[in-house]
Amino acid sequence: MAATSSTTAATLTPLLIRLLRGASDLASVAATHAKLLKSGAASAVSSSNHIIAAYCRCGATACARDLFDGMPDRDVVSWTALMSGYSAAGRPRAALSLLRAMSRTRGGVPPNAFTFSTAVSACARLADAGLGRQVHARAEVEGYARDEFVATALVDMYGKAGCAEGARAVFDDMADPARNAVSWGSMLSVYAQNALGHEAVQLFAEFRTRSDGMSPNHFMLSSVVNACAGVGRLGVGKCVHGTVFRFGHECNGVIAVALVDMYSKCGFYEYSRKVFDRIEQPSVICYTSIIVAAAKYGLGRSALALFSEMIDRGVQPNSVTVLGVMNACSHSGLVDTGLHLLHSMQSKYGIGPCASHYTCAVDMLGRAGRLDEAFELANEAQVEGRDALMLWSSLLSACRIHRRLDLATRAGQRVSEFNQDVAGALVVMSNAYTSAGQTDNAAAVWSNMRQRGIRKEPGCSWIEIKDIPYVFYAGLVSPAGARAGEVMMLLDELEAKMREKGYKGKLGSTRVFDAHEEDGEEGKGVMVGVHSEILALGFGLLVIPKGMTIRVMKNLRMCCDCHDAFKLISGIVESEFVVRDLNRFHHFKMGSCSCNDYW
DNA sequence: ATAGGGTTAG
Repeated sequence: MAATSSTTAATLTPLLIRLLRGASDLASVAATHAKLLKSGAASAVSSSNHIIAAYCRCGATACARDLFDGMPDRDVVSWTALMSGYSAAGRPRAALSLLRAMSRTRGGVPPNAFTFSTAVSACARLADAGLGRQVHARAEVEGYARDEFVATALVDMYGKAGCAEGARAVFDDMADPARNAVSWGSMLSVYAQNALGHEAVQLFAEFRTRSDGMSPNHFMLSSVVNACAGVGRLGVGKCVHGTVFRFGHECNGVIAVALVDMYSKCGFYEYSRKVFDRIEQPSVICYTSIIVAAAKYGLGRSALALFSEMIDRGVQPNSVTVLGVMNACSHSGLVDTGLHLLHSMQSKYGIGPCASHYTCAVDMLGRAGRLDEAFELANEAQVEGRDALMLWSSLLSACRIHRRLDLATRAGQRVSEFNQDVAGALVVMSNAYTSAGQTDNAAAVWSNMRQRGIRKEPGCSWIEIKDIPYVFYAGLVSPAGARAGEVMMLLDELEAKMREKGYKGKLGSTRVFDAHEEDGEEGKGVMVGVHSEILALGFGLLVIPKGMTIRVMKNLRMCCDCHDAFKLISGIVESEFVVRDLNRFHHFKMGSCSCNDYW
């Protein structure tokens, strides 16, 4: 009897294990688990490990845990498989407590490289560099920190936690044989994710010269293309597009999306369109990225046409797609179309509006000056937490633009209730007071910010000349070779000509500001030089041949004063300017802008 | 049996 049973188990086990590997649903894993128990083979540690892994693969971590808890003996695989299951199921903290538990258990199992890379990736999910550093230290002590998998996971973890230098330190510490395609790709994506495009481009160049014979794969290429999108460096982006082509990756869906996105963020919607038109079966994400591109360029009608084309082709939109279309409406003044979409998205496409859709709609009404409706919607919308903060901040900006101090105070009140570091909103509030002549109140906002130690991200603009980016900060004409004196002289001349056309502001360095977005340093009164985009434009006018379009990138939203100034200057010097700000593109030509002042 | 990288938004 015993002999029969063990023979059965021996012949049956490999078959059942194979069944487990292929199983993707809980029912079949549980059924196979039952058969293994019946055959008597389930008691072996390795069989149990297979079952744990299978349960985890279909998300049944509770079943995996029950089995794990009942095991008389566990090895490192049992622990690691369960850890990985928790992490994948979105419970990274539970995964990390297993790491602590495994060393405390009697006859404890020491972690191996698999365990550490799993633990590190759990920290990455939490985007917690503090926890990550602790695990890193333990891996270092146990001698696993330079394992290629552990080190690559560490690069990713530091990057996701926003610490690109930490990631780079690990990467630099890796021995050359350990540095493989994945680790290069991870490092590149860290730069892309942290908006360090210049560093990514530099690292990619290093890869091309150093790793002889290794071709870039689609992971690396999409990261580099993304990084180019982030800094708007068309020159490099085109170059990488060439590389994509040479290595035969132009058909990869993810890269195509990255290219569409890159060209649109560099201000070349036509190129985006060309890449998009070559995609045979565009996915939702492809459609979404081209719709978002059209939105950024204020091409609301094109966005709507693309949306209906996609619906006709049977491609199901998702929440982001609808948001993109609404954004396009918002940037083109198609307010009622956008509102209709908000109200019909649930019934037509089965997508319930979430916080971002409400924020977009409120913003859209606000831009159009329909502030009372905007307030009504903002009060009705079921939005909480950080999302609500964004919603009320955008409404506050709209109140400031339309010079409705009464409503601005109400929105400002809601914003301040969150009691968070909302530098942007506070500056807008202060500007609203200044515009209304209430300089005391404006100054009070500033001193309150100073007391609480709130600082705003400094505004900067940059311009690419012969593949070299020149970066400008407000009030500082500093980039090497930027010819500060000449720029200021040119701006003075321009200002004089603008005055003839009725301009009342000031461009020059003696300008006393109405507490602007970028002058975070000084207190009341606020004496600052010039906004960074004006400096970049001045420099561009000096060095770029007349008749060529000047392209300026900016890390914040353009303010209305600079927007007015750019319009006027485009008429005076008879040149075209393209400004990419945080949200969208502005194409200035003959005294007006493509955004028709919707932005 | 357990481990590492890329896509759409603001």
